[in-house]
Amino acid sequence: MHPKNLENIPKAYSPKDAEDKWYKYWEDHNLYHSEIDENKPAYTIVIPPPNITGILHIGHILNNTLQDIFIRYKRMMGFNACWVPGIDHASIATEAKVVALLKEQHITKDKISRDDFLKHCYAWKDKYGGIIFQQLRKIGVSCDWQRERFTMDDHYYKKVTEAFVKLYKEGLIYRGYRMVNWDPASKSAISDEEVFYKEIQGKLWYFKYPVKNSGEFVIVATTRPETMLGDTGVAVNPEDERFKHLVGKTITLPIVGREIPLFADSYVDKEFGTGAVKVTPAHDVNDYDMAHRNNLEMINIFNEDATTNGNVPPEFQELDRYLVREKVVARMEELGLVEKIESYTNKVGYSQRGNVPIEPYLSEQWFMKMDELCKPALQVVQEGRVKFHPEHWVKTNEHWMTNIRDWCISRQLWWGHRIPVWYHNNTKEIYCAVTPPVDIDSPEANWHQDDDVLDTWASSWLWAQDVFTSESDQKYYYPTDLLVTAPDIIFFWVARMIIAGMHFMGEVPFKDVYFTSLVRDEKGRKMSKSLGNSPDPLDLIEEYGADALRFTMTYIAPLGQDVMFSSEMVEIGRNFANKMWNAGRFLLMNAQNIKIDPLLKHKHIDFTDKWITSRFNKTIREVNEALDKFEVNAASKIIYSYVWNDFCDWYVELAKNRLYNGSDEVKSAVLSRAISLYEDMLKLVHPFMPFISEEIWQLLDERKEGQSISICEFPKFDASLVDDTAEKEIEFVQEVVTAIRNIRGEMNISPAKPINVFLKSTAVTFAQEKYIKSLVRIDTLTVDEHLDKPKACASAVVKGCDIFIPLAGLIDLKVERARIEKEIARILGSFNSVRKKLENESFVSKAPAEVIERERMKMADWQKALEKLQTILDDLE
RNA sequence: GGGUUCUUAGCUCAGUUGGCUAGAGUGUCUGCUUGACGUGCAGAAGGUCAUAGGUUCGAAUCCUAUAGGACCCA
Repeated sequence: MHPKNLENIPKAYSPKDAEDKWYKYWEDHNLYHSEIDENKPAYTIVIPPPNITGILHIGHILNNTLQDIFIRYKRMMGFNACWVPGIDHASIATEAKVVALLKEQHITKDKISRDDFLKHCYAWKDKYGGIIFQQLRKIGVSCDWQRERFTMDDHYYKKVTEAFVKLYKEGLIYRGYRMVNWDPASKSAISDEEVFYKEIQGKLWYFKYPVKNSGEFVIVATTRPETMLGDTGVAVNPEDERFKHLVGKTITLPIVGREIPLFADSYVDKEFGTGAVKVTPAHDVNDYDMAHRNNLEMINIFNEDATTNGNVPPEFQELDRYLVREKVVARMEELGLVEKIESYTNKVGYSQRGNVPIEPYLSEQWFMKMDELCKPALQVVQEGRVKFHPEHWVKTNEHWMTNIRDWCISRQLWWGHRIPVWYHNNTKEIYCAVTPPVDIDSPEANWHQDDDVLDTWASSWLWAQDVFTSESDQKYYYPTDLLVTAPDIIFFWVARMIIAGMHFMGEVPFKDVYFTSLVRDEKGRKMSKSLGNSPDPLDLIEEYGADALRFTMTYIAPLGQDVMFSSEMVEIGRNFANKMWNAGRFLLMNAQNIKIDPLLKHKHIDFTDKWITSRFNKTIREVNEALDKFEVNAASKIIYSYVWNDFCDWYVELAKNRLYNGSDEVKSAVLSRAISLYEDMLKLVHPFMPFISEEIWQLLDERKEGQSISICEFPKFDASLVDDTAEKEIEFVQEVVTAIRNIRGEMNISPAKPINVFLKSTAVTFAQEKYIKSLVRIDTLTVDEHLDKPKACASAVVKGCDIFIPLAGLIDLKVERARIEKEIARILGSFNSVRKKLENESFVSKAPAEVIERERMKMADWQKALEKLQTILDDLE
């Protein structure tokens, strides 16, 4: 090993140069490209494809860091790791952006051809689609960029079409005139999942509807007065005594003059409003169902943009729905038919994309039958063939899968996978196939294709299976191993990918799903663009470094819980990176003067070496266990603690003794071993902090071009290196050292002032003495089992060993007495609680023997310590 | 309204099947130009584990209720 010759290693780690340099190096050497290798097991992750309209936010950092950790870890573990990146065409979102862009140029969709519009979309994709991947490179993702996919690639497009055709032929896709969620902004249907509900401070209007030939009125309450223009009935609950005499009568709809029935339906809630509800079958889901049960007419009163159409009286036509609302209310007031108006909070469905209230709307759409498709998909999750982490999402999935309605998959848009259905112009015959009907008896001119495209999720549900473009790839890499995603797309994507996997492949799409934490700001609010509370990850990388950001995210984000994030938290990662950097700096600086000799690595071993090796091996085991359980957060804490506490705080400090005082050979052995341990530690850290680990690893030795820590073997746990004896020996040293430091601190003795220390003990080894001396500034250290307590000294008791520090002239008896009393009180508290336990007969008779034994040992130890401390205290009087 | 989940130190969080004196980081206080690191080192203070019951020899951990928060679905 020949550490590089370094003139000046900077005191602080500077991420900027290292990050760009090593990312380029990894890409140039194509280190993360995967090809089929039958001698190696595959470990596969498909990236949740970002939208081509997407920009990098803090959630992406967490999500992609987690994926990168697993893919790097498995790669180092010897798997053929393959992380497939890609991007989603995001039909509705992209189309909205392109429409807006064209609007600036005063172009509307109806002025240009479908092909021209698609050209604009592709131009958008070329311009913006790659940005997010450039940004992701900044955090070090080890994706296989040669496998980058797009949901509109020819191969993928064909697969989406094939899936549609197959389902159509199986009778699982049908066309129907149904009530759908209509987005008036994009003028398209959307699925149930694309609707979100907002609480709106609105009003409840009470209208008087006259009952024909009776002089009576029925009062109906509504939150949407404008829809009364489409009313075709009034409903009451059949049990409602107040209206029994009116059921079957006719109502003359005010303004419109239409005669509509008053009927009974058990759907109506007697308690809501007046107990009578107006029924608008074409514009309300519940009314639609009631209309079916009661054979009501359905009158559609809206155009596609939610302006009124010709089915309403002329003066109300072609107006926006909210303007109509005002006009209807005004007219009703003129007619004296408004009973009262109350303020009312209700939940209004909004389009996730357009962010406008959706309109329940009758239209001809394509639907997918979900019942049968869900069954196997639900089963594999219930059985654990797909495991969710955290597990509780299984229930959420179950609830959705068992309450699902048919999926509206057609969208009245141009950007996306066009529905592979052709209609014959004359016969109206339907032709569904992957290719147009040119080669059947009718010439092409007689057919026209369905204008609509598919819901984006009806393409991305094939992601896990069809990013692999050859059969052999698909066979080798599918099913994939892990999916990492935010829980908000569990229905949109995760559940549907499982459905698709089971239906088309007969196999689960992935074995494990990791649902990431939701990142919130320091006030607990969701990070969002509109609140402006989401820091730009690129700024954070610029300020703190990518590794710092990555590490901080995993350090603070536990599995299954939201995480509070603020920019200052990235200091955790930055400081940690700097700590590692400086430990490396220390070793490299010593290597300028001390010869590194790998042959000496196993010579001159003492208990400190055995201890750190033991600790390191246990750390490997703990990290393996944590990652196997997807507890990334725990793994990062284990690593943090090993690096900082064990390696830096104690091991490096212990090593200094021999590094400064040993013979040349001892120095050489100690440093060679330390650097080797440090290198192994870097490998442990690499999946979490790829850049800094690579940077230092490359400095530790002359590396060949193309070598990288990222393709080294991950350290392996070796049970034979676990050494409990050495750990106990170090523990004793640590406790003695801490006790002495404590006395120094509490007695306000300058660390520079040398002191003398007496240890009354039988079992302190010479080596332990040596290290104790070097870790606290001690002039003389006297160890003797028959020691008399010196006069005027500070004392402590550790593991049955008395520590005396004579402090003639320095000691304040009052302070010392307070110290000892505090210590007695602390131990006495514990002692008493254990004593009570042991005096309790039912504890002694019912608790397991080893628990009782442990308690007895504890009590004996504390009793001894208490006696000693009491003697010390008495001496002080 | 239904479901899921959470409440532990000033703050952010650990605490695996109930059993060592409930831990860490950060903040606070004290001291430190100790030959890697002040993005640091050493030491200290700080918790009736949301509340009330229950199960148990034993509860932060299991059960029930209450209060408060978050998310999802309707």
